Amino acid sequence: MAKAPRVTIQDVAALSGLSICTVSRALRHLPNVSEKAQVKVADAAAKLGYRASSAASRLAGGTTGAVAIIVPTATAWFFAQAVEAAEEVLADSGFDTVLISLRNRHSVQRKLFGDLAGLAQRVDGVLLLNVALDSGEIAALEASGLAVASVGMHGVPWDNVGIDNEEAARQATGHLLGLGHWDLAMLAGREPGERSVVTADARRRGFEAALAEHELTVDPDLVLDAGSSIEGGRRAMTELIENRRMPSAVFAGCDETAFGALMALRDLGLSAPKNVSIIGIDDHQMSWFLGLTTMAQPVADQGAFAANLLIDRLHRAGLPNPPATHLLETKLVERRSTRRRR
Amino acid sequence: MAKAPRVTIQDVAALSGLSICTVSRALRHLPNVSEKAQVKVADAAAKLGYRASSAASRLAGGTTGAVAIIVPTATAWFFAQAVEAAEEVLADSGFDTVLISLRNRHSVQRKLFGDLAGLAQRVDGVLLLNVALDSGEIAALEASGLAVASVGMHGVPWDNVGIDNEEAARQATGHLLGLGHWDLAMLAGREPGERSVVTADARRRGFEAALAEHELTVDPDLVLDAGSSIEGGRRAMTELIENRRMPSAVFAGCDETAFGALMALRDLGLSAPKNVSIIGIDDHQMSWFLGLTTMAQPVADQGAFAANLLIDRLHRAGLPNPPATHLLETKLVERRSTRRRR
DNA sequence: CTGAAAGCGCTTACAG
DNA sequence: CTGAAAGCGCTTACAG
Repeated sequence: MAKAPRVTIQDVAALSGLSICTVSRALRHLPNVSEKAQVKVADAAAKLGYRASSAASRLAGGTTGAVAIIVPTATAWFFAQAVEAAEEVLADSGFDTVLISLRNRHSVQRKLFGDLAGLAQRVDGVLLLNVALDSGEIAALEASGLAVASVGMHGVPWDNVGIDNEEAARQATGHLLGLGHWDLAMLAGREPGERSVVTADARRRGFEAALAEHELTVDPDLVLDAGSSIEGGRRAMTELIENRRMPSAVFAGCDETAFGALMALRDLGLSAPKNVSIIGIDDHQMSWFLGLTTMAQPVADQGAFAANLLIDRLHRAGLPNPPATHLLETKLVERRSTRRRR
Repeated sequence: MAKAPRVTIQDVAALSGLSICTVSRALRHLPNVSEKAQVKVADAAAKLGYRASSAASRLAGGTTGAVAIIVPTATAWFFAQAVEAAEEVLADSGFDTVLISLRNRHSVQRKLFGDLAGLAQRVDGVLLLNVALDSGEIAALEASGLAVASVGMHGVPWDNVGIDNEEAARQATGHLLGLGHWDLAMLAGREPGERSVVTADARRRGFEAALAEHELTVDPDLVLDAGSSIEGGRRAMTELIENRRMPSAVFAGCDETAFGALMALRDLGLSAPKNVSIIGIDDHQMSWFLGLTTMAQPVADQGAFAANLLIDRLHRAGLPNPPATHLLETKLVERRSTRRRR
């Protein structure tokens, strides 16, 4: 418990022969500091291994040096990837990352948004990953004074990064059509509470658009709600085969749904692409393992990009900087689960 | 940017008709506060929605209200699970969770441990998950004044929770032996840098112990280093089959290694349990999906337990409280990848 | 059991 | 460009 004697701004001031307020300004690269002073301060600080007390900085009017990342759940593959990438960017900029998981529970979200003032006390900004927000929550966030950026959200008054879900779905479906399939099913939909439903809707629109381009119509019997879980995909695929009709190819709204579909096939003694071609969206870590053809989305990049946008805002708070949406590229990854229709 | 007018301890003092120092004591449940005062303060604080400024508390001599969770990487299944569980416990006790990923890079770890004083400034304690520490790092942590607890570590001077790796491996191997297999291979070992190598060694000892109990000896040709990744498992299994000898059953040191083994089999036109029985350790989320028999370890429980131990220490700092190791139960989960030897 | 005072280490106006 | 002073909201001895 050897409390090292803390190096304070006073020490730096003494060593550099300047006042603490000049030191304070120099350290933060504020204007109105001569180059000579700047250099002296930097030297002294380096020599002393000085690091400002974050508590004191905060109290005195400043910032916390921390950013909160808010996720629906920390355990899902997508979020773990995005969080790690964002954490790296934040850490490299000197920010601490406070992880807040909503644990897929609305009560947790409600509590958090009910005390945004408390949050604002502990962090400078928040990074939201696929959190479904109502207009009241958006307004509260705006009023909190927190800097905000997000991933995978929609129509939101701050910087957002994501993919073009409709286009990705259109291309995935197009791949199937290009292989000669025309009797297509879609495992669509999201469970309420999980991720943004907006994503699911856009993907479904892409599916329909692709069919329309080929002058095909959607058979409502072949579009089922599957949520975004393995279990949901399994249930939907089983329902499809047993109570609807076996299509020649299936577009799964996300890879985990596709996994479930694969599982349902196996349980019935069938397999892809032998009995049906299957394509997903995501390029989940396991997709390679399972040979799933999919539209890959850059998950880590989305997290890192959004983190950078947030840091930007934090650094030039107050400057005019209209919020923008950034769409990242998706890419078709062909593997074994799809093949040309015979 | 509507900065809500902050509720301070002054407000609570005014409303309760007491001094700020009595309020401060009451809020922290320190001794020497009358019950009446206690109640009045609690009421006033609740009415005002008061929450102490963490910055001010810290500066004044106190604590940060935050705990750091340090993980080798945030993306691995094991860590994502443990982190989420720990975060829940911490959040419920009012602590913020600062996530620090070492990103599997030693340089990151070195930098972190080189400035533990800086960390100590921002958090009250740290929770280490499977971080391989040298004696210098352990000493530095001890000297930092930070409260510490860990998961999956070994011979460490603070509270630790884990599983009995040797026993789990012994039972996994015993399961294979019980099914009539006696020609066993083990996919062992860990990549340096990842997880604690201690775990791998213990699991290997368990494997050997089980064989010894059945008066069998280990064939060195059938024990290969496979790391802890899917790719490592695949490589090792391929090597085993092509250049060594096909055993009748394989004990994989962890589930991901087993996945790789399964993949190698498939690439060679083989499968489990038809050509070989395979058992793992972990009960990874995908194991169910792939039908892998495994020794399940309670991952979330380990994270939650360790978080509770840490909070305990934080709450009664200074009290005598010798560090202890807590071992949680593992459990055999039989699925499709193992069967009786024919 | 309770309160007045000092101080934690910074930043922010305000003068020079 | 630079410095003296006040103050951020708490906690910690020290008196009562």
